[in-house]
Amino acid sequence: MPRSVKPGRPVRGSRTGRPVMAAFDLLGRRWAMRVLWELRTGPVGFREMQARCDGMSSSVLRDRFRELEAAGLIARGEQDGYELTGIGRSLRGAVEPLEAWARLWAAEAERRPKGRG
Amino acid sequence: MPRSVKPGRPVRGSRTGRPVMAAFDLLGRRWAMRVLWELRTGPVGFREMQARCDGMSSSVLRDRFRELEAAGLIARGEQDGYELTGIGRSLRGAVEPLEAWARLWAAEAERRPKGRG
DNA sequence: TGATCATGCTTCGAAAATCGAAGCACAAAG
DNA sequence: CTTTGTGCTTCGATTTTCGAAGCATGATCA
Repeated sequence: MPRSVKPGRPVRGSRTGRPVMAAFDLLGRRWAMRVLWELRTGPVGFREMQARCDGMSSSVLRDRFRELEAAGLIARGEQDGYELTGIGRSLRGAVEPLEAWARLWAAEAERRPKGRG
Repeated sequence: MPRSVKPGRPVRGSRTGRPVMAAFDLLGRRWAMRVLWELRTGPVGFREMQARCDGMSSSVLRDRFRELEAAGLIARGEQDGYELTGIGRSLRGAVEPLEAWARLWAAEAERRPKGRG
């Protein structure tokens, strides 16, 4: 498993510990944003998350769960699965503009289809 | 090199082609967000980008440049290096909330320092 | 001319991350 | 006892990333 990521200490790709660099490191790992995104509506269990993410590897899902938990973004739910923490939920608001942007990007790609294939 | 990513067609981890999934795929690759972030203030050349990203691998930088170019987010500058396209610049606005969130996360991690490695 | 320097790559073997099928321990239900 | 479902864990195979080295080109200097 890759080492844990927290703001304020060196991360992959930056020795400054600048918060946004830590975010880039943590969120720039395969499935990380996707997992958080799937938790936006409530707790999701291990196997269900795997299914939602098109059958992602269980070993990677375990790594992501642990990393995101160590980072304080998710926690084991009261009853079942994992859920977003307070700071994790606040990330939702930060990712929403990304969704809006993605739709814009899609529209732009429609208009400018060179290299489709 | 991984295959190119565009909204509206299947990507790693999703067959729906939903725009945000394509964004997760493209931006969830190592250095992708960082490279875009480094371009926020203007064009950056190959070797300078490598230096800014703490000496990232040249082969990966080449892949990221090509992928982001194929996705329409960056383009070769008039004079030098690569620069953000219109849609690429609009991504800046979508990433700014992420930066703000990262600062919040950092503050939260200060307050809740358990597991500080 | 030709030597030096910087840039934008390209190559390729090694290391790390990810995949994916299989299996394990446990609990609840039948 | 068997079955079903869950949350993992293991481990060999594949993919991605790393990183040092090299190459081609153009500008500058001698």
